[in-house]
Amino acid sequence: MPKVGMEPIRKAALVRATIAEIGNTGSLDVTVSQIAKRAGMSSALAHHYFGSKEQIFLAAMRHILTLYGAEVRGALAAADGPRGRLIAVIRASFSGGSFRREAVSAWLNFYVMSQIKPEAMRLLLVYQARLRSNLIHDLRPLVGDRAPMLAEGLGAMIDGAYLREALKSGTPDRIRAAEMVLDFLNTELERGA
Amino acid sequence: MPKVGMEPIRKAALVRATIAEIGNTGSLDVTVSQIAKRAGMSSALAHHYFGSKEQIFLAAMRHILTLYGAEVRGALAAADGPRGRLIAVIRASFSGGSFRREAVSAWLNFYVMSQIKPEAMRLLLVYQARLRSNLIHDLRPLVGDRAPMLAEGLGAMIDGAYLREALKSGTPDRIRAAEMVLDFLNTELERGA
DNA sequence: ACGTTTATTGACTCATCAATCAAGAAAACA
DNA sequence: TGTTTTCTTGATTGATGAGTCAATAAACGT
Repeated sequence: MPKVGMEPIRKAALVRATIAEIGNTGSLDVTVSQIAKRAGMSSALAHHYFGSKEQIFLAAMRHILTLYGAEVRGALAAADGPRGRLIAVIRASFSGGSFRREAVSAWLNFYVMSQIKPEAMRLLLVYQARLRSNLIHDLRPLVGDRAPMLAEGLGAMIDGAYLREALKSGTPDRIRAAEMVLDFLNTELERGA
Repeated sequence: MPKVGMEPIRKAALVRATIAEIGNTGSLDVTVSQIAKRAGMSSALAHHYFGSKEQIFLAAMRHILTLYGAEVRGALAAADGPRGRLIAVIRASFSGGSFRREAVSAWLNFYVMSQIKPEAMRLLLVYQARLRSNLIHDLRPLVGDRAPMLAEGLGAMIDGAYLREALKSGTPDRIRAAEMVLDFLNTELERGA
């Protein structure tokens, strides 16, 4: 019973299923059939809409990065002053949308993918550049020349927190993860002031 | 012209080739044939000595962790006082042996592997526990109750630095990476004192 | 009513690879 | 010398999975 205008619906379902399946399996060794099955369709249809497995993966990665970007933008809009904005960016990095188990695991695998697929690398570099830019922008008025180095360290700590969550079983503790990073930030700011 | 006593030599060659090949490819999608070829033997021989691809991977992972452990032990032996020991542990984490491009890339892939293979997870948890234990032991006399939280943060930053190096092309800058983490440590210690 | 576009799948192709096996050749041993 | 053990590989098997294709069917336009 074919309906019309299925394309965006199917694509969205496949993207969701891909993230779930990667998070579940814990690796990129996921077959198109598995993804399609979870999304409720045949593997042939998945190929019909995306053309290749790689395109499906890239769409999933874009989706995760888009979610994250929206989260950060929203948090920044509601924040006040450099310090408030820094806190917002860090909190947003550990917000519910991007810090769910499956998303964290998928994220880790996208790092691996970026070592192989240039397009994935590109996407990841965009994310890193945006994070660094955000951090430096608001660190500069507070710590001056130390801003770039601090941004690097905070960025690394955020990524590392993700990495470590990917290993733990059970629900990620996003409050604790955020507090850990904020704690370091506070110490640095006290010193700078 | 078969010689005798080849087993340890072959195994070592395979382990080295595995790390090189994973680092080179940037993923675990490496065939036994590729590894064997780089190690200068047939794939059948690799299976003969290791039994399965998974065992080859695990041996490679053990090797990397052993290298790292030795590096840390050595650095600790030459260090003095809590502060000196902390610096030693951090520096060792970025020492030449474990921070070469191929090793970093392989390391990242072992994280992925640990999501699938329990034995790999076990190995990684041993590494994490040892790092945490080392850090907390020497942080305690300097910062008291904040030690566990700080250790967590430093550990995350170290892992994050690895993660980020895996992406960059070119030789990893181990001095800079170590300085970044040491910088955070210093700030925290100044505050604690 | 009828051709066209969109949706959908089962069946198939083709390549890849882990793992096995039989067999050869050199050393060790009796 | 002959037998056993160690080392080694080419060839083969068996499974798996990405991507293709032909065919079906519903909606849409005319």
